[in-house]
Amino acid sequence: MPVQQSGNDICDCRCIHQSRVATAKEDALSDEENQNMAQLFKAMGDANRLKLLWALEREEMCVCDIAAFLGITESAVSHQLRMLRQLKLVSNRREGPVLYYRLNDQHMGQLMKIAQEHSRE
Amino acid sequence: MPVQQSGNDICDCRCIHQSRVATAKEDALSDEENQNMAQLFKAMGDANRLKLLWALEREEMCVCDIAAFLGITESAVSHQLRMLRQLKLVSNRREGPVLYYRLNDQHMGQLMKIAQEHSRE
DNA sequence: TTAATGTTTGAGCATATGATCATATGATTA
DNA sequence: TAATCATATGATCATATGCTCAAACATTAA
Repeated sequence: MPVQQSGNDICDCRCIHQSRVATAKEDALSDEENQNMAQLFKAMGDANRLKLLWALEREEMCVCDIAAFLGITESAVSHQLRMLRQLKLVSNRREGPVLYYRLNDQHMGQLMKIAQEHSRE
Repeated sequence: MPVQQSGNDICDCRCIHQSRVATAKEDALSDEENQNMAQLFKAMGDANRLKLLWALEREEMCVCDIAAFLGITESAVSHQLRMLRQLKLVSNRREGPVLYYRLNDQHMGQLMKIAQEHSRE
């Protein structure tokens, strides 16, 4: 029978399950890990970026290809790619003046497959 | 040898790969599916929500538990839960005046596992 | 019915996001 | 070297997001 305490681990309402807060905290991810994971999901949580990632899984593309594909400016694409690069989710290779981007993380393919199943159920 | 055309499927730069735009479009997800998937990822792409979903995978929790766990107001929790409910990612059961929330989609567990691997690599 | 508890809702606000435009950079070509 | 092309960056703006507060709502107890 849990003893009523005042503290962060204790829910201040009368529901009888205060201990759940403490055990949830024990099993919680570290802040760093939680934020890394959230960042990954956030990167995939935009319609244009997801469409892009889906396309890049199939074939590398240059910036202007991507811009035409998504129907946004090359500048907007470049901003998105910058973010994805910083998260190491994509990488590029240069061929003359053209940069070809490709996926750089094998997990995104798996994630997209599962999300697709979710969408279809 | 691709014929230069003006049109949405053609990248307007000089890179030689205009056909990639057309083939990318062929293989693209439907807009609806793409948006459903992006919504799922977006829902998981916030540090507090992800922390919550991780905890709910282990055990159901009531709103005030969650608020104590996350360190935000019950109102803020309720707003987040509303969004997750609308996406059918969580559901609840009532016990007297208390609502217990739980996960309502088996895909999120898989997604979180993969994202965790990503984070640890 | 009245009061209390747990949850939800709406308004308001600060910050984040995603796009555009204008401009800068870097590589190639003349 | 200068000009051109592909891409990147910085400023800016409209909208989205996530939180708090105050008030409403639903369930239970007195």
